[in-house]
Amino acid sequence: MTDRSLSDRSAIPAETPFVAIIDDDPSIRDSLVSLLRSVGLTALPFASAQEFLQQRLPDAPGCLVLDVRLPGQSGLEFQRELSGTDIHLPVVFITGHGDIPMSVTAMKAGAVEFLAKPFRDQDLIDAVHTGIERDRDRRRALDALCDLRERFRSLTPREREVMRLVAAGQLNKQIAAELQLSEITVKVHRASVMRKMQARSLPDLVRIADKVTLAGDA
Amino acid sequence: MTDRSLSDRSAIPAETPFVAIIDDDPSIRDSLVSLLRSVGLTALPFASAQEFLQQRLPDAPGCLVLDVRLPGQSGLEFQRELSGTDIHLPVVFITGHGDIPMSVTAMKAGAVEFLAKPFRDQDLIDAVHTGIERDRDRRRALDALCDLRERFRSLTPREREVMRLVAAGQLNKQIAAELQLSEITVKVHRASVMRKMQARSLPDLVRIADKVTLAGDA
DNA sequence: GCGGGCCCTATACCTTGGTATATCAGGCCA
DNA sequence: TGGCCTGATATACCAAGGTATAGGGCCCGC
Repeated sequence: MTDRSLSDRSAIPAETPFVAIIDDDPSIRDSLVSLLRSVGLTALPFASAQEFLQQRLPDAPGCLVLDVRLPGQSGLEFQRELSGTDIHLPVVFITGHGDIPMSVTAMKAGAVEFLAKPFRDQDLIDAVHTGIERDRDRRRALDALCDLRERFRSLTPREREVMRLVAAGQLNKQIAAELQLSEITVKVHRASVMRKMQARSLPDLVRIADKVTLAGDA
Repeated sequence: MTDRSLSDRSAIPAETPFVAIIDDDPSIRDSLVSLLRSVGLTALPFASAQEFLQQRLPDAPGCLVLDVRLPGQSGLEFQRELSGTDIHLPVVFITGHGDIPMSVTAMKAGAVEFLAKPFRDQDLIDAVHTGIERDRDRRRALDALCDLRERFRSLTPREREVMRLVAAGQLNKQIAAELQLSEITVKVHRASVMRKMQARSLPDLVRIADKVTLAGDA
């Protein structure tokens, strides 16, 4: 437990996971909050989707507990709407008046769980933990990708072009021909690419290039 | 339409998709079969999971329509059991007595759809087409991977070792040291690897190596 | 026993890649 | 206008990769 210095980035904000709860019934909100707090989780209650969207979320792994029936808009619609934003919290649905098509729609859209009331407390807790774990993995992958993308952004346009062609397996002389450059210039750019991308070998660079360019969305 | 010679492999068996149906009710089986045949699909009816397992399935993209309630064993159990075999057909559930937890379990296990009776014919047809499309993609990916694996199998043990280290980014002289060889021997093996794996460049080989070794299961 | 595949090695030669140093031109901003 | 970054280029040298040819040892199956 003395490895605090290993990773300052993750050590400073402590990465305390949180659970956002959206339900218009105050008594249900309260009971969910106390249930989740009783197992040591940070619970953030909201009465509506709008209220949730106005709040700034912690920069930590989290999970969203969502009532299917919300004022104004259904929880399923809100789930779909969220996927168009940069909020990618795993969703656990709870509902008092659900049916099979609803649950199937929710699960198809990637929900972690769909619980019909009454449900066992432990089932919700398990689902929330699963969601948090899923978000933790997603954030880890995204972090690694962001590092790479930041390095990629630091490349000049020429360097990016050269990197693309190197990763495609072209020889320096072919790259020079394609970009109308001398071979020596290609070598210079290539060296810069290796340095800036922190690639220790060509296979290393190839894998980095594939990660950066294949994962265009996220 | 004159590209018949482009891909003999896929041209010969015609790749006609099929739909396997497991339901113990003969009248339901019959109506499902005629529904699916009416839209041009090959339907294969079975009265039980056992009967299905005894039948040799076509080497084509397919889909499985499964009643949740089966004699002996539930459809959900059978779905889980199938995932332990080499049968990876997408599953569309139908049921007369389903509930939300069942549908959630099915969807978590990767089901394409979960339809409660009565359902619209078109919903089933849509689900089956989705399943077939999913299976087609899976088979395509598997085909490509099998090609690579066959080539990899044709490598001698030494060549495999060299390939691993080359893909890891080691220099020939480092590989030689690690395997207690002379550098020239490494070059010979390396050339064999490139030839046998049909890699046209080092980046090409790196990607092949990653596909072959990362996809250990399937 | 003998061919053949696998493994290892060597010599020789050529191509490709990598690095260092230096120069020059254009654009941008204090 | 002078400094700085980017881009392009050159010379020179060295390291690494690739190919061709040739040969030896080992083991297995015919």
